[in-house]
Amino acid sequence: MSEMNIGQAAKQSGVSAKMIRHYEEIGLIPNAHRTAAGYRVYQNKDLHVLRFVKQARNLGFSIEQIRELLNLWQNKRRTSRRVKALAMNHIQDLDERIEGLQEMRSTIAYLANHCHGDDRPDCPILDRLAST
Amino acid sequence: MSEMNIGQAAKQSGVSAKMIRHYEEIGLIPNAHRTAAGYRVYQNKDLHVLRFVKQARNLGFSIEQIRELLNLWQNKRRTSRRVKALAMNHIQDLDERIEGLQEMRSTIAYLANHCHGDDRPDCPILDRLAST
DNA sequence: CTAAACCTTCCCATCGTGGGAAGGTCAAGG
DNA sequence: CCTTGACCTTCCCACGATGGGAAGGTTTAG
Repeated sequence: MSEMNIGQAAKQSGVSAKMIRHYEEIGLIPNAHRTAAGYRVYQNKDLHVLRFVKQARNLGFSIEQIRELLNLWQNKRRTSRRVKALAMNHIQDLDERIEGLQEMRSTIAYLANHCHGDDRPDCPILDRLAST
Repeated sequence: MSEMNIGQAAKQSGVSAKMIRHYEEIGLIPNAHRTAAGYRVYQNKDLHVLRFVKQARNLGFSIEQIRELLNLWQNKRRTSRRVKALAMNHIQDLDERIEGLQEMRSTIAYLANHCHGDDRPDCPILDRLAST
């Protein structure tokens, strides 16, 4: 079962057929081989690449970061320094996003906590949004 | 200074002129009055609406949620119950997003922690992405 | 009267993903 | 041999929220 169509490759990799085509189009992954009829054909090593991309997406890396990660992965003379730097960069991004969301969360939680949540119309949440 | 153009309204509200037009187009805010020449004109009460939207965006509410919040705000017969429910819903969303990001963060941090980050090519981060 | 600083609408881009149409291909079964 | 259904192809459109920029009209200060 080493040769398969895009549907099988999608199932085996967890990347939708739609996205596989998209990744190919933007040059994230190499152009797939084609049958005489124009069908894309995938082999095991293509699956490895697709799974790599999938894993990286699951960890929140952007397409551009994955592009670099793929390059590093395929470059035998890479330094782990560069990989780690990229990862630390991503951690930094995540930390900022997490902090932003947590700030929102705590503000809203505070306001909701002071909201009766009953039939009365008075509401500190609306008051806050309307303030200033 | 009660009548102003969109540029002033943008400055006073913190919402860009671009976004004010956009909010108007999607019906989030009412159509602005126009001068004979077609310029949008804003008054103080329009600024209040814009600031309300801005505050809500700052707290991460989606446009559709803000649409509801604006309705509730302008409805004297609202119940604080509905406002609070909407807010709790948003907190739930935020919690899920935060948790997702934190999972990513901790996985990457763990991997990076075990990565030498030196001249050698071996790297648990790449290994993990390539696994399965 | 001119130049700068506004304003208008319209289209395009982002980022990652999905939906769906119109049409070609392939394999199984009558 | 032909049909049917399950694939595949490309192409265009959509989301959500925002920004960029072009082409053209208006207003205001000098």
